[in-house]
Amino acid sequence: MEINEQLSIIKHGTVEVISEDELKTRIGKKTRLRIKFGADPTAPDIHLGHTVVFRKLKQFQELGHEIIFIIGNFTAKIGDPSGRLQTRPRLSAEEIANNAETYQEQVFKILDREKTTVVFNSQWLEAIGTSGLMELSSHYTVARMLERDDFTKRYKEGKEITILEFLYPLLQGYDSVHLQADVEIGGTDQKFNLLVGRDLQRDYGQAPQAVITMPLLEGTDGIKKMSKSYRNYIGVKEPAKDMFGKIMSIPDAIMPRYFELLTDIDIKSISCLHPKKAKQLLAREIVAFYHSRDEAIIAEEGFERVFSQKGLPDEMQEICVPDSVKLVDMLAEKGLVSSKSHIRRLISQGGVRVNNERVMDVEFVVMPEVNECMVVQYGKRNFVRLKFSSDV
RNA sequence: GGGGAGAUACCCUAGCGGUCAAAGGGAGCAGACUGUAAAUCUGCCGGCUAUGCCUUCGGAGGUUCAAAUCCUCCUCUCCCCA
Repeated sequence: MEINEQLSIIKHGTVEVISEDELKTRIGKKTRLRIKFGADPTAPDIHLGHTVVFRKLKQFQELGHEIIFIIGNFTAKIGDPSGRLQTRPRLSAEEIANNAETYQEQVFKILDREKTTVVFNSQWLEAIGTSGLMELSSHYTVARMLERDDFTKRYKEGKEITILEFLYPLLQGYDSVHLQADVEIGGTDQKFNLLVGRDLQRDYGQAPQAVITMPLLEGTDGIKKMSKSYRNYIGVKEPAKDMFGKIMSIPDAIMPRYFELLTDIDIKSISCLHPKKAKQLLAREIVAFYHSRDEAIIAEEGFERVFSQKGLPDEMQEICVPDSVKLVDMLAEKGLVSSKSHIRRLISQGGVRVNNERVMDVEFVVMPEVNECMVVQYGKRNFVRLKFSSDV
């Protein structure tokens, strides 16, 4: 493929390419670049926000480049301070190992497993030793470290910063040195870490890697970046139904972002659609990618039924209950609600229905009706079907 | 090493002896309205065998009829000066 053509594919959707000229000459010299991407297996769930970067890696893969996917099992022990307002909790070896496993499983829903080199950075960081660490840390200064926005902020606000956290960018940068990366990709929050990699490579006598930053996708609230801790994320492992529902719940305003960063659909083609239709298309596309076309269609039908027509989902949990049990007790005992107080509140606010009839009595007792199953809806999207049996 | 400030519910923050399960904001939840939303309005937002009771304001003790509030020690964090 022609260099400029390749470059334009690479650039699409990125925030920054540092530096474009360097990247261009490199593509000209080498047909197979080493593209580095690292992820710490801290949280086992990959969400759509992460996939923005993975989709970019996929493009590189399709252009014939080598993807080196680093599982940061060593750096995870430190915790990346990027964008953090406080020190991250450190993880145990077992947690890291477990997370690394589920991580890969999810990543390869997007990337081609055959064409991806997976490495663990403990392989070389474990061996670096105290003297290696001293050598490495002599390449960077405290002042430069404190330039970082997140550190500056924390420092000003009087929050703690550990020396260990200073080590993080250095070790990540050292990964680039060790792997002789040509390109490193990350979210915009990774910019500092990525640039440290460049500096270190230069210090160690290598050509500095090109750095590509990708935008951070907003979460379902449409404002804050998608993140597990903000509880505004959509996980790639989530059931089709939930994934569909969550996508439908994003504000209209960020739909174009989702289309651009998460699908191959051209934004121009959706501008004439009714916002709801557009969002349904978006949800269908994404669910189809992570699950299947069929599941996407089922999820969409279910969504329409439950939310648009206020009907019942086609599948719901079934539980056995004894005759004449108080609704409140039953839901609490089955662990379906966090506390009895919570379900009492739900009832008094009109958020509970039995067979589609709103229940307003906190003391409501469910009793079997002849030839009839009972369906209890508590909250907007929780349904349960009751089966009566006297020997429960 | 010396001096100072602080730790409050999911998060941020007020309270500084009783009227404190603890004001305010955010998040979350429910209802209304809608095109699934968003926005807006209303209500909720520790738990329970529930007009009362129990557990909560960094930890452990103490003073008091009464402590998130006062005292002692401890743990942790930050700032200033070295």
